[in-house]
Amino acid sequence: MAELSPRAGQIVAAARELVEAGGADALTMRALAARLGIRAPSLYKHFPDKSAVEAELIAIALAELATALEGAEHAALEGAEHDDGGGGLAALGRAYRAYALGHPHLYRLMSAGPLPRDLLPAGVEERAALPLVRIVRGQAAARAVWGLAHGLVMLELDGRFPPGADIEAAWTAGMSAFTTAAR
Amino acid sequence: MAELSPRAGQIVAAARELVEAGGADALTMRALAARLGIRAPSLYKHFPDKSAVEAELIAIALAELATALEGAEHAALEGAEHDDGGGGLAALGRAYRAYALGHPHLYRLMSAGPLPRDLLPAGVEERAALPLVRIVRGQAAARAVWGLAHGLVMLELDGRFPPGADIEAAWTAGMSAFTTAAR
DNA sequence: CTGGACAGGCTAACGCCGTTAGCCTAGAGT
DNA sequence: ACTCTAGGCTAACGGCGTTAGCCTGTCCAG
Repeated sequence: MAELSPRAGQIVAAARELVEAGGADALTMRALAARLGIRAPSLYKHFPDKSAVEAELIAIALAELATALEGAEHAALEGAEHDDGGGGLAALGRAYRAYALGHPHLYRLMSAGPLPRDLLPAGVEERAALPLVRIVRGQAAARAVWGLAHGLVMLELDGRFPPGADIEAAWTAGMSAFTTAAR
Repeated sequence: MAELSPRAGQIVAAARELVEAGGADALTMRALAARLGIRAPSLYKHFPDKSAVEAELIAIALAELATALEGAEHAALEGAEHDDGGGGLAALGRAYRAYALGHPHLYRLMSAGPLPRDLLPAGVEERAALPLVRIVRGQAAARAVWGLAHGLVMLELDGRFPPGADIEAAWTAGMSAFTTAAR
């Protein structure tokens, strides 16, 4: 979105720290300002409102997730000789889950409610989706896998699985259902 | 959950109306009180705090979802002769999606963040999960299907699929991946 | 060298939120 | 007749996002 000024970049960085440390609720205009040594109203010299700051965070997270998925896709193609049987799909799944678990609050922010598409740089959403589309045969199946990954991550982040649940096994079962089904 | 008093029941009913009409954000202690013709502080004579009211809504939604899934399971067993090929699983998926789309705000409330398990009647969570466990072979696969359903619903509710996307097809692809994989 | 524009701070305040303290009143039970 | 209690009430607190309006420093044009 239109290149941030240096100061705006600092604000977004501070916002990210707040979110990663304490979740979306910890991102408060007053807290954000305090972290930068200023007062809340001054933030409005740099962003029209709080949602604009959040949108920047979402754009960053989306881009990082896209990069992670592209990396997994690439690695799977390189080392295809010792493929684990999951096609690149298992690797993609692992990368997706790893990013979400590595940045749980950011992932939640990114996935909470409708995307503010008008505040996002064009293409970043597609970029995150592309590796999946490339590796799964058929649009419908790709969307199902997307839903599967998103759902498993959300259930895990929300602690909805029983305490000792083997979540890894659920991922394996899910991903392999799609790879075997596609052959 | 200790049986609600009649007045508490009215409060929960009003809360449900607010949520179903305007989403979780519309559920405000002041708005809730206003709908009942009283003032916000009076609500605290009936519930310790807002989250207790929300927990009641979550319990209701969970029980309704469980009932819907049980109904689909039952219907699938009855009319097994004209099975559509999805095993009962496709029917379960349709019931899950139908409930979520029929009560989007309630579904979101139910799925937003960790479950307040200590405020929920015992067993209601398990009850919602059971039909799925009964129909899917293997715990890991059942959890994957759960994730798939939850993920697809959330993506749809959040408008994350492209405008004309054939979401029905994604469900079919997803559910059939698990039924064919299980055989 | 002076003057104006402007970037980027500030305080005060508004209306919302959840929540608490403390009061009052109507009716039920002894 | 007295007390207890259920269930209202008002006033208020601190926190939220946000707005209006002010002030100060820096930089550039005349």
